[in-house]
Amino acid sequence: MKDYKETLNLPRTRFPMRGNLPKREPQRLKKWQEADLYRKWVEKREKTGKYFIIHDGPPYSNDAIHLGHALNKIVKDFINRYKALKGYATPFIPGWDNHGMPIEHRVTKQDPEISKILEDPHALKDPRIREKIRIKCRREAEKWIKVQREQFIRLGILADWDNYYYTMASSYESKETEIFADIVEKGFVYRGFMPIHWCPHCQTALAMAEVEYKTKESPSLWFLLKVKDDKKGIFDGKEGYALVWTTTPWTIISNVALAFNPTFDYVVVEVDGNRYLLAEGLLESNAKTLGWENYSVVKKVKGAEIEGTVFEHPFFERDSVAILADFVTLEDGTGIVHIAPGHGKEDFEVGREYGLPIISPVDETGHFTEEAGEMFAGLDTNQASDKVVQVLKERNRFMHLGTITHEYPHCWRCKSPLIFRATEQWFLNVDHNDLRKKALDEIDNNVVWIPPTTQVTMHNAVEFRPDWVLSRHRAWGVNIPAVRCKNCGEIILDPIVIRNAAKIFAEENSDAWYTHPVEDFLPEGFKCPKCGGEEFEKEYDVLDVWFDSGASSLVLEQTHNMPWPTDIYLEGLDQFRGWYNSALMVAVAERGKAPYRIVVTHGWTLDEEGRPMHKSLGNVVDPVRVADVNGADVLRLWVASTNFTQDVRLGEHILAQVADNYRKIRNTIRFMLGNLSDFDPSNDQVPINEMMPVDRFMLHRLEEVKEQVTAFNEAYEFHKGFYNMFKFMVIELSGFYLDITKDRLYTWGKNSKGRRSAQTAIFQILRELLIMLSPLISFTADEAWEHLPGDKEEFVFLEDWPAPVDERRDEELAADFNRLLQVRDTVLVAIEKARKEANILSDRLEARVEIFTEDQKLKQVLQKYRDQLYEIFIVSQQVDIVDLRPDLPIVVEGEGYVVGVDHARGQKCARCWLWSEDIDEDGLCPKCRVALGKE
RNA sequence: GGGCCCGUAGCUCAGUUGGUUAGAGCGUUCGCCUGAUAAGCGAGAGGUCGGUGGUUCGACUCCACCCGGGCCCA
Repeated sequence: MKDYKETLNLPRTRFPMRGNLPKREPQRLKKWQEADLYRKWVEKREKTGKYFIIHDGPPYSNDAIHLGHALNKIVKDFINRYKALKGYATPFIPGWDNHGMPIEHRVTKQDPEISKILEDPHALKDPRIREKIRIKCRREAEKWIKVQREQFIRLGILADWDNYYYTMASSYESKETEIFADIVEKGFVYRGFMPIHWCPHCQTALAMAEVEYKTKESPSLWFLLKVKDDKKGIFDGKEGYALVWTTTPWTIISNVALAFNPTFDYVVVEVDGNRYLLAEGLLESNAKTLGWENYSVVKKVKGAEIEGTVFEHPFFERDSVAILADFVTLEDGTGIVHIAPGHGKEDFEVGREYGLPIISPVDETGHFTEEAGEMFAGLDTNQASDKVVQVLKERNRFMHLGTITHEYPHCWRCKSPLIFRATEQWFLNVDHNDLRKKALDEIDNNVVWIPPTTQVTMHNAVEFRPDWVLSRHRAWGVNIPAVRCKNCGEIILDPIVIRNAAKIFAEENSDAWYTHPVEDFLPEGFKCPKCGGEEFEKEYDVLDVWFDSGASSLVLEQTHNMPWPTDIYLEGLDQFRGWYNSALMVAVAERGKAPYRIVVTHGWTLDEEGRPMHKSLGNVVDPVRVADVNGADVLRLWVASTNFTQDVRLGEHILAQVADNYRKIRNTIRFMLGNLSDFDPSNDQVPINEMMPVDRFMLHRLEEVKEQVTAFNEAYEFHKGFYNMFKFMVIELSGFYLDITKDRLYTWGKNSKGRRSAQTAIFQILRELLIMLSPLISFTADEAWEHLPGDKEEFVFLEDWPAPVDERRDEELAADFNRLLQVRDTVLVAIEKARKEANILSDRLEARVEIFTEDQKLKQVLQKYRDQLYEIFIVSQQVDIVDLRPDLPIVVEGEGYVVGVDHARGQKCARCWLWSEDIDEDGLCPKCRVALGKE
């Protein structure tokens, strides 16, 4: 038979089947950069005056990016790119958080010069050493900004990469310091005590990251507090004692309260004529430890009822009141916890609730001061513990002493055990000027939370947060410009001094606090407000890094001309107590308003088993490696496929699946492009009312898909929008429409209306799909865009989001086709049977179909599209609508109709492979004769 | 231990105000095609909706408890 392949209009395109993304994406990035895409993208919409601002939460600059960073920035990129297509100007200023412990820690540990200096534990207190450390920290932070910036660019994040913000920039530090001055001026900042981990050997405060837990042997002491005012009648007015247990006897010196769990049952037991109060659940174990043989319970009471009972301090003339705390457990001890707010975090917090005094008479070296009284002054904590036991014995408050081995905090540097010691700190009063109340009002009434349940999380995080500890005794941060009066020791935080510092920071940076003499910061004639002293020295505390980033929206308003408030903050679910919170506190304190209108929260990135990614588990997925091996678009497609408001999983298998889906999308796009190779949209488009029915049906479907995708994108549910497009492409385009139109596209005359009609539909569908896909798989969409015929913007991102086209809507047509598609399913089943059971054909094109129905409505529909049915079913020859149940080898029942299948009559056309009873001497059917101009 | 959240086929996701035999795509198995070809098409298998108890005529959907996982706090 003659080969007619050359006469067919087969697909042709230079858009490659294989993405080869690792190689091609960097080339495209270069192209975008050279064309200054970001600027064009923003400026095009700036003319409209409508802005949509995502304020980037700054990642910490101490390492390469991880998958969580990638997820975060890719989702932000989806939103920015979508909003831009919708006509908003979307300037996006990426940022970095530079100050803080992790970098300082790394530098002090790993830099040989610094770690040598710090062998002297007192060195960190020396401002000159701190200055040295800061220089190293700055360098370290700079290094990682550069690395991360390149990595984010590689992922295709469209942003103002040359104009990013970073918290150690002099302009940033200066503006932040001004904001701090405002807050001080408004009366939010006070100086108070706060217990923190302290190393008596190094004489320094330790951050959480510097604490190592190690096994330690400690005393295990049972002691007594005598009831003084039995307000609730717990002891029925008789003499009695609270039985208390501790592993740090020296802290009893600072005891001010006893904590009971409100839900536990407590009992008063009588032993040898004495009455002791303890938790019922621990009675047996304590009786054993204390050697009680004959004891009887004389009273039982709920913990909650004990609140307010007053006890005597075991050896000082001081009260110790009964309070309630949930953290009291039945794990060990007596169910009564001795509270010393100066020596424990929980003690401190519960103490604040009850307004208890903070007693902490321990100096920097771990020795008791005069304040502890003559019994203890000068002793270190170990000596004091021995002394406490001795005194307890003398006063008949001692019950039992043993030893216990437990996990106890130690210094990471010198390995010695730590103590909790109250230190002076700067606090932000969260209730000053109704800050908390206003913040809660913003959360509940003026901010949209996505997903909605996060509103509760945030509400709770603010409602129950303690005052904000603003200061850190560290080197690497923005200095708090406080000064100490040399005469009276008063520490002064004066807005004028702070503003002076801000001015100097603007010229240099916050290192200036070290390099300038204190006089440079003081106004003319500055005097100590307490004693009138005129000589001062600088204090060297730095601001908590959460203040750095918390101030960012207000800083960027000035440094980057960013609108305020911003539209969206979008971060991971760990930020309710972090950035969302600190940003809200600063903004409400400063402006009385939240800095964000919408807060979108994404989940955590986990491995395929749902475990967090850890180096030790070997389950870490490196996003940059994914980009380098599979392509950034595969990673972006993964994000587009997941519901990011929940925890998201990624690993080898999931990645393989995403890569498969990517290939399917790419190939579908490629096939469409291939069929448009000879299509000139300005000349060849067929008006919609002249198009073939199935082509119009697909445009109707495009409208439906577009409407859904738009709605889902508006709700930030990108994965739902994506699956809509994906299923449209896979099932309806690849599986149905593109398959059935091949005959028309390949074998009909090049300029035939039928062929041009199909091309028109394909062109319009592809064009709009590419725009809608461009926020997600940006590299691929833009690559395909280059190959799309017709007038178009230079980059797909500069187009407008496709608007609804009412003329494409045809509900009646759609209803008809949805019915025909049901019939099609039955036809396919019948053909499958004809192949397998009857073995009368191998290829669908060899089939001939008859349909019988008594459903008049269906019959009408079938007759209406009679001429198209063979195409829709991909069979040869006219489909017969018959008046009797078909008498054919294969008959299959559908819902209200019967389908019959037999082998087609006649012969196979050598060109189009359809069977016909009218094949000429060249092997051609009538249609092909027309196409070749033979008739 | 506390607060908040999550748990539908191997994987990623849908499941409207509780209402008939729980859906899709991918993957898998089988088959077809070789004019989308390191492609394309068809068919099949696969789920006691984490578990238990309850409310209801009826629950994947509401309630309680439990199990597993995550984040934050301790």
